[in-house]
Amino acid sequence: MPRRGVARLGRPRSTSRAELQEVALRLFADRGFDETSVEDIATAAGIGRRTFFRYYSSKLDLVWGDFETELEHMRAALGATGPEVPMMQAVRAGVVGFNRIPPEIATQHRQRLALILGVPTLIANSTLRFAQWRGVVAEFVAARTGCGAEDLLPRVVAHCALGAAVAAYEEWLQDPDADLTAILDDALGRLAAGFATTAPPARATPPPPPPPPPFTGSPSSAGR
Amino acid sequence: MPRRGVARLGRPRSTSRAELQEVALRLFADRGFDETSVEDIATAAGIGRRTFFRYYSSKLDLVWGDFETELEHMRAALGATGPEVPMMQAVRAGVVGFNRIPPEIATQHRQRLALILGVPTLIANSTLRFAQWRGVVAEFVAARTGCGAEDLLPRVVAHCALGAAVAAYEEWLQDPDADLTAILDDALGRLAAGFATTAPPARATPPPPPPPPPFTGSPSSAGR
DNA sequence: CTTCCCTTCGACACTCAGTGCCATTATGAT
DNA sequence: ATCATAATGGCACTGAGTGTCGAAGGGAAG
Repeated sequence: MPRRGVARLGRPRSTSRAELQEVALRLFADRGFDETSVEDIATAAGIGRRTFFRYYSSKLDLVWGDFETELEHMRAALGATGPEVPMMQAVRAGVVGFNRIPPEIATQHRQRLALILGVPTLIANSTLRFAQWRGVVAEFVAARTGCGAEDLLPRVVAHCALGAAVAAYEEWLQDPDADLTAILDDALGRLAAGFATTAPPARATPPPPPPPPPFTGSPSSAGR
Repeated sequence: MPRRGVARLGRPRSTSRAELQEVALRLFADRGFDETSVEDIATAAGIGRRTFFRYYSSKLDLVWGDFETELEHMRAALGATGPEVPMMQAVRAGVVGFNRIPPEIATQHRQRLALILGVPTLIANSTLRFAQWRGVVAEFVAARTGCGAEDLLPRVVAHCALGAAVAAYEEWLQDPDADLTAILDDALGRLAAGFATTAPPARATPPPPPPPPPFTGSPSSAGR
């Protein structure tokens, strides 16, 4: 398997996670996810099928890149929230901040999300990633409310925050010109209000924090 | 393939969806889901592997039974709610009612849910079923708020209602003596309140309606 | 330059899910 | 008895994912 660290010895790797992702996303865009076999990707990348699985443990993981690192950033952002911010507003700001993406990768991000939320196989798989995401939110809520992350309230909040975020993604995908930040803020604002009104609640996005590395889905090319 | 309707002609079917589910759940309980192959199930049921796939199109579907019929019942229950009930309280009551299960099948239901929410392969697959579930909720919310089911608000509410319900299931699974109805009502009540308080909101479960056929997950054995 | 060491590569074989094809079998109707 | 019908189950195939193992391609030591 490709090692991170500074590999000084042995045969050099013949490709990278980033390159494989690039090749694969192109194929997915052309023929579709299910119509592209791992064999196809490996051939297009000039490696053996077996070698592909040394870079990504499955065809599904290809689309997610280095999600866990992104999660760490959200955990840090939530943890840095001052206690004067109400819990649900902190969650709202954290999720919105997590999803602030640089305009230059917006197209690629859109394509990736369209796959994740549009291809049944990937929709299903996304649940497993989202469970980790929920874990981060639940931890924060647990810390705020003084209970365990395994208790009902943190898990309900996490589930609901995720639900609101996914609904926002879906909305964003429908409109090529939509502003993801605004939609997310709206959805999570309504959640915080208990869906009590039909009108959207006031925009309460706090001053844009120093944009933390957003979820770009880019694979860790460490050890390149 | 086995046909519903009254089959008068041809070779009789050699088993049923119900029987296969029973056999399979026993094997899953013994060895685990991933450790049980379709071959194993077919052999245990005394049929060929190929025939298994004529009863269930995948090993995953086995666990879900006739989910779509159950959904119809929830759709009907929501649709029958009077306009005087606030939207989120109607959702709350509808979801709680949907999950009212007869005590005699509680054990089986618990085993099924433990699989669905505990085995990664099934967790992932559950998302696709839950999407249908969300569709039912979104339709109701759309009708209530006078917008389309594809709009942001209905989808956010549906996602959040599902999130609260799943968190409640998880809580229920942790405690063998827990009362699913109470936990669900609590979780959805908190959602309706926007998670504004730490204390659980008042129990607002309406008088138990004539228990509509609950989600039992039992396969349609029609045409037996 | 040669040799050794280390790491990645890729071929092969295997399991298991899922699908198409088709001959076989069991039944009711004629 | 014969025929039409519908389910069965064997065979072969694709595609994902895994274990194994020899070969390839480098740096470093001699």
